[in-house]
Amino acid sequence: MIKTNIKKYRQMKGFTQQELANIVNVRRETIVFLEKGKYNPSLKLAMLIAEALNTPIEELFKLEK
Amino acid sequence: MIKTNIKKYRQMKGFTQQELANIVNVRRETIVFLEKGKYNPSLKLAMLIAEALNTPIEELFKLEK
DNA sequence: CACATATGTTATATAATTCTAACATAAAGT
DNA sequence: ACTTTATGTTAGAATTATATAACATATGTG
Repeated sequence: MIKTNIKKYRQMKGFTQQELANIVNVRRETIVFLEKGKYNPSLKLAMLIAEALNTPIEELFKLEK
Repeated sequence: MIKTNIKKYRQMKGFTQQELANIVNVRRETIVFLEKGKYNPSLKLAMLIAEALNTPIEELFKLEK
């Protein structure tokens, strides 16, 4: 399982889900599902989001055993 | 596209592809394909590999525009 | 040479992510 | 009350990662 705090950092940047989705070229629903932890993103998408939110990947996503 | 140097760090740790595959619970072929850049791993797998190789994700994988 | 080990390749199947579209809800403003 | 905006949800299709198995090659070692 992967725990994320995309939502927190997205809101700190003042982005809506749609805006973030546009920046990283995915659908808004994808952002919703990610924020809800409903699936693990591809590394590429995770990196794009981390870049968009100016946040290190390790801070955005945490691996739970 | 994602550029990786899993192979370099795997060899520095003295792991075979099979050993690394066992540690992160994937097939050896998956490691082969990752090392060859044939697909982008899931974030979870990327994190497991980074942990197994004691290497930060950002050092193991680089996003090319 | 024969054998073992590590690596690479290919084809097909399964599982998960992501897309797409549609609808629902809640909050905020007019 | 109406409209807009942001967020959440659901279902099915499309795409991609990963599994599985089989075979190929290279290298080293007896």
